[in-house]
Amino acid sequence: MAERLTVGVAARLSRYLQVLTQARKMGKDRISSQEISDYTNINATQIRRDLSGFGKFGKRGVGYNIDSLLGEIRKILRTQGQHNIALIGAGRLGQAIASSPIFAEHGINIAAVFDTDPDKVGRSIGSLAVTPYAELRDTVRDRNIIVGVIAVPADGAQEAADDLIEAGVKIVFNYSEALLNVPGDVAVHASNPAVELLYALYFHLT
Amino acid sequence: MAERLTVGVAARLSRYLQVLTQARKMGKDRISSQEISDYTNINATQIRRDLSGFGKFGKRGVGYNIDSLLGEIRKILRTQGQHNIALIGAGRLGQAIASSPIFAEHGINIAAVFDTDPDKVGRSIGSLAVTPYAELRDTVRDRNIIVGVIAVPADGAQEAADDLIEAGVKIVFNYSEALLNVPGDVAVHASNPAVELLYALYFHLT
DNA sequence: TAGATTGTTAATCGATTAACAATC
DNA sequence: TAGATTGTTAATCGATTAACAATC
Repeated sequence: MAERLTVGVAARLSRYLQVLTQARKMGKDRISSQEISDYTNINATQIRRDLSGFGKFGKRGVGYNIDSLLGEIRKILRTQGQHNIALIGAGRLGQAIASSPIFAEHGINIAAVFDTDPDKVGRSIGSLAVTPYAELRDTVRDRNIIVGVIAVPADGAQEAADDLIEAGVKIVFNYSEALLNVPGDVAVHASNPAVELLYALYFHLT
Repeated sequence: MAERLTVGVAARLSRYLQVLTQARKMGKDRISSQEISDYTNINATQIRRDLSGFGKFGKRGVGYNIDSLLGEIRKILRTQGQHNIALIGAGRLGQAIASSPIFAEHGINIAAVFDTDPDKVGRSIGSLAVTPYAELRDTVRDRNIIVGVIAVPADGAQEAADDLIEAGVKIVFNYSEALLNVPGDVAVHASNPAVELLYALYFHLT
């Protein structure tokens, strides 16, 4: 299995990672494919199939050891190290992101938070001081950051994306509702709760 | 096409809705499948195929009229009305959600915001006053709310979910990192930016 | 042993894509 | 007309699922 994972497999593996991380926090040692299925709505056979492509990680009649499976999946996803990311915007959403354990839990380190508002610069959010937006380019370059999270209002999102990309960022998470124009070698991830909701409602209503 | 949409089609149609809404805000009248593809990373042929299953909405050589396509997709997804949702948690994340146009833009109305913190109760966020958590059950029942958005810390998330479900909620959006145990007839949607990031990094690194 | 759960097979279905005629 | 873009076909590939032997 030296080949590149398909998009679907990689997406599912990262979801298993999330479930395993939380299950461990809840004090569990082992977990079955059925339990992972209950939490992810991914079919249990599919889960066993995804995993068995890389090795025999489970014990029949018992399930999977959480710690060891976490290690295996991290190896497959090559995501064992620490990753530095930049956060743009120190408003309510930026503060919520910076103070959430959700990134740290997965080895992702918010290396810098930027804002254009002079009132916000210097204040600390999470364990970081807000850096002036003007220093974005140098900081991103110096710290070799390739991921930027955009948590600014829609009308500033494209500019933030342009500046991040100019500084070398290759992966952008867009939390504004704006559509971003980016070069072909940059990946944009956007999550829109309203869109997901419309889709959930469809299945509820039919 | 009276059949229920597959999960994939419904998910993609809601993403087209998002792109069309934003494109219209940017002043555009028409859009091609290729443009939608650029914004969504969904293959242009797939987009045309998804749409042509329901009718001939486009004009060859021209593209799709944005307003009319918006209407058609809303019809297909049966999501033309207003939907009331409840927001649990008036912290930074709750405030960010309540003050974002992201829900209103798609006809989704935040009907109530709840918090257990007496300091937060009564304060207004967005255009709403924060309601005491104790009134959750009655409010959700009275207003016939079937969607709840959980924006509380992980240690309160399960309790919030239990209370919402007891009051009749069938769709839960979980913005905490906790795993939720819910009955089989309740749909949980969780979005974890860290998980998406691990997955994005994999494709960047390989 | 008895019960549980994995790993794997086989069959089916939907997603994806390239290619291109139709036509605006 | 000439260029652009849809709608559709056909072929391929991955996802999904049920079923069950293997085995802890």
